[in-house]
Amino acid sequence: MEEQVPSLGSGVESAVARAMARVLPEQAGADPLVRPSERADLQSNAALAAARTARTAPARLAGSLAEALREDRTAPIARVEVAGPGFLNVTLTDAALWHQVAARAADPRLGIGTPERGRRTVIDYSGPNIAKEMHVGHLRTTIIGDSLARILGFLGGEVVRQSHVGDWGTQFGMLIQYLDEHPDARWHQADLAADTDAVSALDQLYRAARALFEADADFADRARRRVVALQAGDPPTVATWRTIVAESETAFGRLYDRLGVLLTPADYAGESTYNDQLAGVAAELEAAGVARLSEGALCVFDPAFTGPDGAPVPLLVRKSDGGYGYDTTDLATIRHRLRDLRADRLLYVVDARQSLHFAQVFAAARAAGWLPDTVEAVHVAFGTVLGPDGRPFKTRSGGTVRLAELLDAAVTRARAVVAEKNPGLPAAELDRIAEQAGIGSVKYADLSTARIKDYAFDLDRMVSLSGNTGVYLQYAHARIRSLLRRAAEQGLAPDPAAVDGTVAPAGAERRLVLLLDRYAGALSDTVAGYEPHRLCGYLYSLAKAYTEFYETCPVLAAGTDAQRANRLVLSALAADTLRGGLDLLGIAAPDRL
RNA sequence: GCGCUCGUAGCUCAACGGAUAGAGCACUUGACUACGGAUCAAGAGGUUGCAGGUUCGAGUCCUGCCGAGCGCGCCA
Repeated sequence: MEEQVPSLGSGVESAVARAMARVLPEQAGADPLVRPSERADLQSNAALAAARTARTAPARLAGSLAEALREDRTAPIARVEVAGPGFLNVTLTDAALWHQVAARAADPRLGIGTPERGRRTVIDYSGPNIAKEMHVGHLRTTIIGDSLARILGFLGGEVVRQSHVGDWGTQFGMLIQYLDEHPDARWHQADLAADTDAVSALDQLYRAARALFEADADFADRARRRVVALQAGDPPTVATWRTIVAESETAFGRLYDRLGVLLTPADYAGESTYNDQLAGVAAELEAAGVARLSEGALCVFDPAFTGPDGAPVPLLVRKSDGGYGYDTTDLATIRHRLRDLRADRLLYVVDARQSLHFAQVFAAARAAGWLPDTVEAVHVAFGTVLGPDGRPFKTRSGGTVRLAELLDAAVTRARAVVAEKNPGLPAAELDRIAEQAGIGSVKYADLSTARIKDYAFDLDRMVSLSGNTGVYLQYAHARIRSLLRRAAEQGLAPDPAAVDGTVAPAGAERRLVLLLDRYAGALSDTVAGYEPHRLCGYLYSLAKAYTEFYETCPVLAAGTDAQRANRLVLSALAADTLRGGLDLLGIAAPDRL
């Protein structure tokens, strides 16, 4: 049943390639350079590119290619014209256009193939800190990483999610000691009210512990001893630590559920899971001659990375006190993901400010031989979320903005917008829609700008009903569902088998078909640069193209039965593509809004 | 000092090296007995920071400037 439907673009590519092979055999392997066109269904720029090496005038070569294409009976081409300096403007046959619509609509995957099949990608994202509330700084890694994981998985790839949870460090000695001395403190989820959670309680207790640590030297001593006990595996200390971790992970899970993020406890691979590998990592690097001792610390010096004094900046594999920092744990993740998880590709969805760190870590891992040239390791870097003042987003008092309250604010705003426009909604449905629209707004706003850039968090723009927003896409989808419901009331259902290839599509209809056929291309563009905003841009143009179609092409009141049958299938395919695309962004597509 | 990233319409942002640089917001004008007007159409708005270079063709690639942000030994 599931069947890949090659795009019309790829069909034209092969046709141009065949034409090239006939007209210019020595450049048979050249890129056909087939692109969407404003002046035709598709265009090929192959003649322009090939003319120089062929020592031919581009227009002349284009003419020869056009002639060859006209003789190609297997190509889905109705007309080829040479334009400008040598562009090939291609018009497709109506039958080919409708065939794509019917074939995609008939397939549960909309004819999208599985180009990622056989490739295993380990993707590192989210990575919240145990006993600390998730804040705005976790928003982008969580949302971008989850979307990439969904897309790679949909394209047939094997995806291993890894959340590098901050579950280890000296701060836990402080917290555990404080909890031990304050047995009355309530932080287990079972002891808390439903509207709060363990991680929120633990975060507050940690702040209290920190304050005490700085004010009370005796407590500080006891806290330090507790760190040693934790590292030594002291059973009661470890038991408390485990409970803290478990309670925190449960709380993260609740937030992930709300956000529509796929991470599960099985995906948590915290820093502590690498503890017993760190000495081995250091030893291997030293034995391989990649790392050497400097001022008591084991370091990797790479002349490619220099500091203010012009000397190489070290990667700290082992600190002079014998401890290990995040340089080492990140090196350990690479070794583990290659050796044990057998990754074919590594993605680290981490703040752009860590770019030097990852460049160093990747270089060291390559030098150590852990990371072969055949395996791509990518720092999927993203910019900072800014506040209205253009500075990193903080609360008015300068504190971090909790993710939960950010989402609450968006949902509240979305509820007001929906309630105003649709006053008749029952309260329960309003709640559900406000949640989906509000969460979707935040996620879409984050995903829809180029990830490397900073962006300003602006709720008013995010929940806007027009423009490139999540709500607009949700609305476009809901309106098509509404149309299909109305059709169903009249006993009309979209039937791909009933699509009539002899119907001449109207202009807006034709543009919509062509765009729908580019879905796979949009996904591969998105994966090529690990840039979800490309998928967003595609879906936005699709929503606009459907609206234009909707305005000018009556569906239920179409001129002929054949036209109506075709438009019903076209509408269903547009709705399914919007919903599928939104799902790959991790955004809900409700049937009503 | 060195390195990374960014600079596109008044604002927020797009644009696999392709033709006349596109959207949204805001602004102007027009269209509602309407398959959801929560919409659409049209108009106006640009020396793509500056200067060179590569190319048949540059917002895109290269070099140098200018401006902004970020980063650069034992925090993560």
